[in-house]
Amino acid sequence: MSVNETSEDRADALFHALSDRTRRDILRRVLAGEHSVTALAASYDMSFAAVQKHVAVLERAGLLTKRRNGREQLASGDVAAVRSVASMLDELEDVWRGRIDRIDALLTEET
Amino acid sequence: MSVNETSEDRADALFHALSDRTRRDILRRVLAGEHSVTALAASYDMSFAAVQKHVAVLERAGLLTKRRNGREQLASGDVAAVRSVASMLDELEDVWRGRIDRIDALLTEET
DNA sequence: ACAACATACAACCATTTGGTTGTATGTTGT
DNA sequence: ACAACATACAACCAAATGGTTGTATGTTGT
Repeated sequence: MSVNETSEDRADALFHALSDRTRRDILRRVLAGEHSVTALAASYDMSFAAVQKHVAVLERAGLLTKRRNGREQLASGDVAAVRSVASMLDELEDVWRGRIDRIDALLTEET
Repeated sequence: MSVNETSEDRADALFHALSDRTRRDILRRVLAGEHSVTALAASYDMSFAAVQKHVAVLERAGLLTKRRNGREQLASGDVAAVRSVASMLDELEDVWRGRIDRIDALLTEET
């Protein structure tokens, strides 16, 4: 092994969640303020269920959280998760700069 | 429309390229220094063709470039592309801060 | 109580993805 | 010249993705 396994799982989930433009758009909305799933769904030309699944993907990745308010689920974006993605990119930039002490710790050593 | 269409295509490609751990690992290697496709392939427990496809995905996303050297293709990571992803995340953080002037310009106005 | 609303989730489908093997093409060193 | 090497790419396959419709469950206001 090398690169902490669960952290790679997190990275997979985060980048995958961000790889869809509808999900990025939803994320922008919920970072700007709370929105119910229904309110979000109203913004897109697709079924409620499709939007709800996108919200679920973002939630599983930790990019948004939901809280119940009566019969609504209010979703808010988690800026800390966004920052954690940014720091993964910073790490990549550090690799480029040659600034990583133990670069082999970041690279998969198959053998 | 809203959010520049081609820039969304770029974002799709970049985040998708980053959403696979093998590709992130390849990107780390080529950010640290040039590597031939064969050298990269030697590091993973999968076929040469599989690794070559991962390299192609990274290349299409603009995260790496190749230059020919004799019979080898040497791949190097493009740190500017990594930074462009970082700035997309910064923009998300700006949305969260409420710092975006015309927030509606960033959000899809379907109607 | 109950109709309308908000959400969740299952089942299904077409397309994409990540892998495979096989084949073709270009480059090099002897 | 030619064998070995480096790469590219097509064809194929199973699994995952992004969408659909339909159904079930909880919540609210009258």
